[in-house]
Amino acid sequence: MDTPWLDRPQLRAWIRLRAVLALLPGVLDAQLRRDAGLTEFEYQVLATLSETPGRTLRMTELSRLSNATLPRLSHVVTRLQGRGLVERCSCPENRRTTNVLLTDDGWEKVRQAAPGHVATVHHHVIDALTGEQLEQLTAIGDALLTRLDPSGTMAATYTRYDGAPEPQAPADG
Amino acid sequence: MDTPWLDRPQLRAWIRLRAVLALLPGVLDAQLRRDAGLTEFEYQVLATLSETPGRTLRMTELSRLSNATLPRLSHVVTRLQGRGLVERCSCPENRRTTNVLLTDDGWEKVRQAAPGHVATVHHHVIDALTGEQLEQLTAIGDALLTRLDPSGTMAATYTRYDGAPEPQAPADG
DNA sequence: CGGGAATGGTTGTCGCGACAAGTTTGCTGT
DNA sequence: ACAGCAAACTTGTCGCGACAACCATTCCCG
Repeated sequence: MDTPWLDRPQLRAWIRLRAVLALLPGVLDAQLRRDAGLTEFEYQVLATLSETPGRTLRMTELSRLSNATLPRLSHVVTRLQGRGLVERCSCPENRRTTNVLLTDDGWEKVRQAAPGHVATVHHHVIDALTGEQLEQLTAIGDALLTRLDPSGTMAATYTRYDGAPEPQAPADG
Repeated sequence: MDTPWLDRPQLRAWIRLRAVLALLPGVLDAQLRRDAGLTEFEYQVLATLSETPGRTLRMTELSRLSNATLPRLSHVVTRLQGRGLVERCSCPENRRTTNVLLTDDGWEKVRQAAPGHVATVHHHVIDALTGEQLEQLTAIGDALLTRLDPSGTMAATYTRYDGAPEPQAPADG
């Protein structure tokens, strides 16, 4: 294959994106682990459940909404279950699906963890950008996700807050 | 603290960024692991060395350039050394520093791995964006990194290709 | 209604990364 | 000149995530 190297503008953008990719997850994870004893992914699982009517989701659906593979989610749910934050309850009408339910303790946990996490996101992402840049980032994200998730398997995930009015539930989405 | 929740535009941008954060590393890693038997981070270490005159860097400097902590780099260098791709050579004038040298095998490895990796970056990032979006992404990256790396410890990393003409070395930067 | 195929989850193993010591070398002050 | 501290790495331990293999259930279809 003829290899098209990156020219300067491309390189400049890519280097920055790679740095953000390397640094941001660590920052988010550290804050949550320190203040709430949760992984960013664990938080996302709990938060997603907290935003769902009935606080319940099937494993597959939950894995889509949290950008995770099924094995990964299964392990995490096992751990969260051990801590009493979620429960597995197999649904009767389809016996191969597993429903995950956010317990009251889990709800309380995410309620306590949310402010600090949202503040971190605000400080490290939102407040760093202008309103215009936020829109640009949204468009760029859409473009990238078209390539990263061409089948649109997880498309429902990141379009769920398009249109419609203001949010009401806690967590961050 | 009064918790400022995310409004819709902020939420939309954040959800997309989070999805990219979750998906992109896996894609890059999978391609490199499959085609070259390298982690994205291992590749970055080798590539960084390959772009350096003398193919040698101190551990600390290398860790900065690859957005990694020193322990992490140390472990990875140990592994790469075991595979004969780099060598540790303690420099005589300052005996607490360790220099890392890219071996010929390592050079060959990165030379073989580069095209596939660059192609992946092209397909999943560069080609997905317009030239204007690329510039926007650069600016956004700068803004975010100001918060993620306020001390500017790693600032030299992502400004090293600003200004000046075209690149000549392989790898991707 | 019986035998694949496909769907939905779980479990096991392995390797990497984070964090927290520990170690050696160089610097600094008095 | 020596005490103490900082810099530069290394090492050890632990937990999470990727991947593959596996099991159960349901669908499909002649």
